[in-house]
Amino acid sequence: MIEKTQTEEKSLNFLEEIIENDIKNGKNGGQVYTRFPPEPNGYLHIGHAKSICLNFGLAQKYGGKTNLRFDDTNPSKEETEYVDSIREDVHWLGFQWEKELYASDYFEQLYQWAVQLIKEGKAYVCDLSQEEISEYRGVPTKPGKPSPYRDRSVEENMDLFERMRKGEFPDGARVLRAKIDLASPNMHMRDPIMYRIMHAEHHRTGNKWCIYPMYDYAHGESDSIEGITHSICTLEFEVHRPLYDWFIQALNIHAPQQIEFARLNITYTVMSKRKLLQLVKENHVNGWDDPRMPTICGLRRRGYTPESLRLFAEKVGVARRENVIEVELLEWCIREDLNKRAQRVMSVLDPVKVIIDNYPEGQTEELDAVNNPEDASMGTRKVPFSRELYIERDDFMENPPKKYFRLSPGTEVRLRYAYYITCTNVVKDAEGNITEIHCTYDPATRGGGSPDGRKVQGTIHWVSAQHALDAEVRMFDRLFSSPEPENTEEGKTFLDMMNPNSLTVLRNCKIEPFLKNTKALDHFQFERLGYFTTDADTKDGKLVFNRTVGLKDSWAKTIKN
RNA sequence: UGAGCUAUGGUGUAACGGUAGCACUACAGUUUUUGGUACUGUCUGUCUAGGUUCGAAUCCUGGUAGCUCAACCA
Repeated sequence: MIEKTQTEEKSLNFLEEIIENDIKNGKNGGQVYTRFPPEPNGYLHIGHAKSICLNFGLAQKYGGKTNLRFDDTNPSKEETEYVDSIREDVHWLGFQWEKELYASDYFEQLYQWAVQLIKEGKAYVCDLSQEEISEYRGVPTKPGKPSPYRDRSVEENMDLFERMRKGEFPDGARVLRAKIDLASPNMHMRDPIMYRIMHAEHHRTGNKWCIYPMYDYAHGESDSIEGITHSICTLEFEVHRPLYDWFIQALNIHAPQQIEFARLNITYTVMSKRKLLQLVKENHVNGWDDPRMPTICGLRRRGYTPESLRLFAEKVGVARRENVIEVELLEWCIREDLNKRAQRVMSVLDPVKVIIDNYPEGQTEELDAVNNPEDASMGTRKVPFSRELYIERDDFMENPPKKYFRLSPGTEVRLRYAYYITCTNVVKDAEGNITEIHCTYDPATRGGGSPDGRKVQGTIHWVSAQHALDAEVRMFDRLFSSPEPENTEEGKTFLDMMNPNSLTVLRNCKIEPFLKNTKALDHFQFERLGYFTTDADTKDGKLVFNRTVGLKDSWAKTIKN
């Protein structure tokens, strides 16, 4: 009997297609080995998260391995601090690397290979200045002309290169160049620089070296040494691929395949490392992990989970065309995750006092509240109730518009998990601000249901005034508010596009006593207000929360319509 | 006046010569102890002009638009 198999396979992205083809054809013995190769010159951001998920995800899917390799070939920019943060962020995202390696591990091997290329007449020492090299190289539309040092003898090249290594020459005096093609339409093939002299202390090799390999020379060889099969990088390296292949071929070593994909862009989000560094250095934000930053550590502190970031990476897909992902997708991903795991809790960010006149003074009772309506296994908790409560200031309106379902004079609403209450009176201060809302409650509605079956239109959250804890809540808006912060035309810099109200601190928030023992990075849904995450640092024992993301629809917006 | 890459709804991403689908967004509705969640529905799409073909988003040619490339950065 033949069974009809409904193969509901998810369609493959172009990377998976390439890899499956390679496996099918027995290339690399059917193995998949990838690498994530950051330069330790800054913190990782969400764009890197996409690359990490791609590299590790692909290897995982096809039973392969992934290395974490630090591309540390330029000591003037690199620091150990960055190495540590990168290691931590990749780990936090949920990935384990096969090996932790450094391009600097290969300096000696790279040097030997350079010697080999010199001996084969494929590389030469050039004494031209930086400006001269640039001039000799020509422009894309016109061929360059050969350096006068291009035809030095092997002996002279060897002598000079050895002396470069020994430190006999000052920075910039000479470089080692590959002898390729000055007429190539691809500028990267016009005798690219392989080594430059740089008397700088390297974060790992110290002062052992004063010549350092360039990216183009080091990267492919590093991939090759590690046995990488698929070297996945972003689109701007596409023009480097012929050079990548040239070195591999000239050296006749294992040939990884470089494949490029389009980097991630997100609306309203600055993704350039240079600009993020500027935001930090000029103190426009409070460090790399400021919750407004698109860095992985910033997102973590804001309350994003590894799962949500991995989901995002999956949802944005991968292709070779330029793209700008709407930030709404990122927000959907974290809501999707937090909705399942975050405990519901009642919290009042902008409190106004409610007094239940017919509730006995001094009486306290405990009511049952469910922790997560989506997940009964998360259980219930007790919420204390008393005569004086706080509710959200905007949950009361003296003169409500139509479709306002919450508290107003004469209307009855449900206090969630508690009682129906009806507003009878309002007390104001000299400026006309409401200071107390007086209500009566119906004792028969305990728990929030009415025996007579009458309905209330609204349900609002509350906390007991005498039991409530004080908390500080930080609300983060988008750092950039213009339609396209990357658009710096009309003389504007990206800093001009910054939203001055991107951080609001609410210091007078009241939260359920239940929240007393929260740990850093605990996630909660404050009913109707959004998702909040305990900040890593609490001040003076005071609870501090960061708002991760709001709920999908804002209440205010609905009222406006 | 060079080379390379890319073009599918508002945004992403599928369809690999044979019914243009999925997700996000937006809007509408059902359920609901918060207007959330869940579920249902609606709106929008193959850059353009030719060609090949019974049949083209897909193949070919021309155009147009966008991106990348002229660091001793990665």
